[in-house]
Amino acid sequence: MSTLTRPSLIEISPQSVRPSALPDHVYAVLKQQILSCALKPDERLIEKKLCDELHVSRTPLREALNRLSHEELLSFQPHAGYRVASITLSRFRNLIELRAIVEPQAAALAAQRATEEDIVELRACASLPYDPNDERGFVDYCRANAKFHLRVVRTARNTALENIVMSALDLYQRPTYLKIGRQLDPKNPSAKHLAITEAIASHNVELARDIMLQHITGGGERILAALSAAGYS
Amino acid sequence: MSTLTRPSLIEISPQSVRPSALPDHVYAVLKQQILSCALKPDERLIEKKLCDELHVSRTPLREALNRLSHEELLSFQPHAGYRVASITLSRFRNLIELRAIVEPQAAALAAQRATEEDIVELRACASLPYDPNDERGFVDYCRANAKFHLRVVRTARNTALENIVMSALDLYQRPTYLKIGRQLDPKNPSAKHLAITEAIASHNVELARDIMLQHITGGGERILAALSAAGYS
DNA sequence: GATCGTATACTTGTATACAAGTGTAAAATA
DNA sequence: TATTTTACACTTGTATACAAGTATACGATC
Repeated sequence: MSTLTRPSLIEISPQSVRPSALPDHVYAVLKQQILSCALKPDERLIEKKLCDELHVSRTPLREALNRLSHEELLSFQPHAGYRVASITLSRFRNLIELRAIVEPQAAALAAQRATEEDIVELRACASLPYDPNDERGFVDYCRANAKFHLRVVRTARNTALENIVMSALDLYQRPTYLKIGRQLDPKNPSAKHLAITEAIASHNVELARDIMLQHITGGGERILAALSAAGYS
Repeated sequence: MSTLTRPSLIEISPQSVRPSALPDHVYAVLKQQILSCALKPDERLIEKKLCDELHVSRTPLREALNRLSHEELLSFQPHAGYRVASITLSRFRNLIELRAIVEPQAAALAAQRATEEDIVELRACASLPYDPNDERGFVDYCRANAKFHLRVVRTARNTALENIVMSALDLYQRPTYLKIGRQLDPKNPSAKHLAITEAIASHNVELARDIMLQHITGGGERILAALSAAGYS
């Protein structure tokens, strides 16, 4: 095959990906397309077609597909191939429940373990660019939001926890791109993040946990309501 | 290749595995060998060798390796291949922390959602076969233990949660096979399980959560102490 | 004797050919 | 016309050949 130049992708999730190789490239491109709904939920993926589009053979492609299905971004049936994971209310309910369990505790640990550097970086990504009228703006807002949540769990210093939250946040992105659930926190959307940051900065464990829980369940209810209104079951 | 008859493996974790195919078979065999330390921590895996042993070609083998590394049972470096994941104190600390976050909350949800059938099945697997002198017995004991924990989280009716606990429990198995950390709860080892079961049966949310937390941190400290004593860092 | 460079064997990375299974559309029958 | 059957195109599953990269051992040099 031709030695493909790799378009420098905007980092999808700040996962320390292993030195680039074809499967990584394919993985990154497909993940991006799935999360942004360029590949639509339930869409069937034909290996040959993807190979042609991405200029790789089936071997690295299949490795990427395999990984994506493990992260539940794709569903798989033997001899019937891969489909883009469907969006269902119950899966989102599960996801929100998971986040509501993990992230408040991660915030609590973060409040115990935050260094000066953590606090500086948290403050830097706590306030979000907010322009509800701008299409592009909302997507950016959501990415920045995910970045903050990731930075919090990173402060908890537990990679197992980090991976779980990372994966959950990824799965959370798709409704945004379908223009579903774009209602923000009625108050200033950065307020909660700033409050969480300051709770962590002052090592107030209980407070960090409480605000995070409130933040996630609040946002979760808005998404569930929006999905429900959009006809998802 | 020859149409290999698949030795009916003892179910490793009651994951609803997709209809059998070569990669699934290879995955199951390797996972079993890793968890039981038949493949030792840090051991390098040579694809060709595994192919010969398992009578499959590299394609399905590599798919299995890929999955296993995604579950952190293997580590991977490009062009340098796969190694069995090493056992380190810090990884176990992370794992215990994770379990201490997720499982108590799962127990709480279980207490809210348990049906009659759940309670019957929980009672059935709460009391464990216990014979500390028997080599084989201890391994069985640990499997039965994992099965109970899995049954609890299954009662929480959240597959995302279930997958996380399943994966964590798998990673927990190896010290046992290395004869590390075989100290049991000083009291009757089934006592905690029975207490958790009855808390769930009586839908006592707080109690279920509290006992589970106590149970996990207790067991966790014993494992960490044992690993530390065995020289792991 | 120690260290560096190089050649070679070995391992992994990728592409592709072929086998096996699935779904669909056309044709035959009720 | 509706339904079943059958054949064919298509897709995925597996094996394997070849390319590219890595590590080790051997020899040359200091």
